[in-house]
Amino acid sequence: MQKQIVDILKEYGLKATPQRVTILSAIERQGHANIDEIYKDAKEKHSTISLATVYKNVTSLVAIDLLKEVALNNFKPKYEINKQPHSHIVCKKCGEIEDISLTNEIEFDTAKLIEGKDFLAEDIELNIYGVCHNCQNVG
Amino acid sequence: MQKQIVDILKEYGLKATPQRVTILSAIERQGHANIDEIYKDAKEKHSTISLATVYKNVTSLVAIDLLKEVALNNFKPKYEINKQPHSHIVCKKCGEIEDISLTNEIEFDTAKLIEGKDFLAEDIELNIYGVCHNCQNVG
DNA sequence: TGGTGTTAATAAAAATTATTATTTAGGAGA
DNA sequence: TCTCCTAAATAATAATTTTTATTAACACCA
Repeated sequence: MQKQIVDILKEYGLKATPQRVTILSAIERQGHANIDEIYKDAKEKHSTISLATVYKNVTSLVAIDLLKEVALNNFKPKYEINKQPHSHIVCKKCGEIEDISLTNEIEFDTAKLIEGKDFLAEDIELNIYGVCHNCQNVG
Repeated sequence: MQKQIVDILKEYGLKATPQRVTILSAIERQGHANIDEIYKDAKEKHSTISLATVYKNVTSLVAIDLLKEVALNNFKPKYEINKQPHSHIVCKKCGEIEDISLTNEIEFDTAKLIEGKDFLAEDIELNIYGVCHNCQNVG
């Protein structure tokens, strides 16, 4: 896994710097994290890392598809390791995200939606917003 | 229509100021617009309107569900008049959004996704990202 | 050793929110 | 309908937050 990442970075002319690896593993550990959360986490491992470095790296890692941006209503965008297409369950209260698989049915139904349109579909983004277990029991 | 909006505003203790009405009709005219687009449009009708007023009103109109925020990857959030649940076709190049209906099948399939989870689902957000007709022909 | 890319530390720019004095919408009462 | 009144809204800043650009020093590899 670590090996693969280094190879992908190399393929795109990006060096596997400690900062970069720290950022990636911070995101992997958290699952989904926004810039601040990545920065805070990375800073513990690498106290001198700068916020601008986090921004710059996240941007370039998204550009080479190692990371994926997750735009959210009312929350700052989060980032996740780019893996299989999947959907998200998002808590409106705390912003927690849980991954959930995308079924074939949904992909099929979605394809039907754009039938007849001259639109070149590339990604499906399905987010289910609501209230998570924890937040239901809080208030 | 105009009448309904005024009533809804009143219900929430918001005055039907010219600025507010201008903002709403700018969004209605554009279909989907971000803060800058709303501001630019509104400024033509109402040259002294301030950007802060746009921010403030958009926020409060979202709060009373007259508007809905549409979070987007790589673009600033846009706002739309809150109507029937529907999905979006989003062009990755130009950011244009087209509304498209949400089918019963998709709602059904989505419900199945969260079966068994202690999650109180409220909204489905389905965005299909790709390249629109115009941008396919540009480059 | 020279070149390329990266970084931290800034600085700068862009986006958003807060403050405040003034203006206004809309209801109450004549 | 026509004032008057008041809470709410506004424009104009100012301040803050978020994001991006610049730069000089550093590390790595050919």
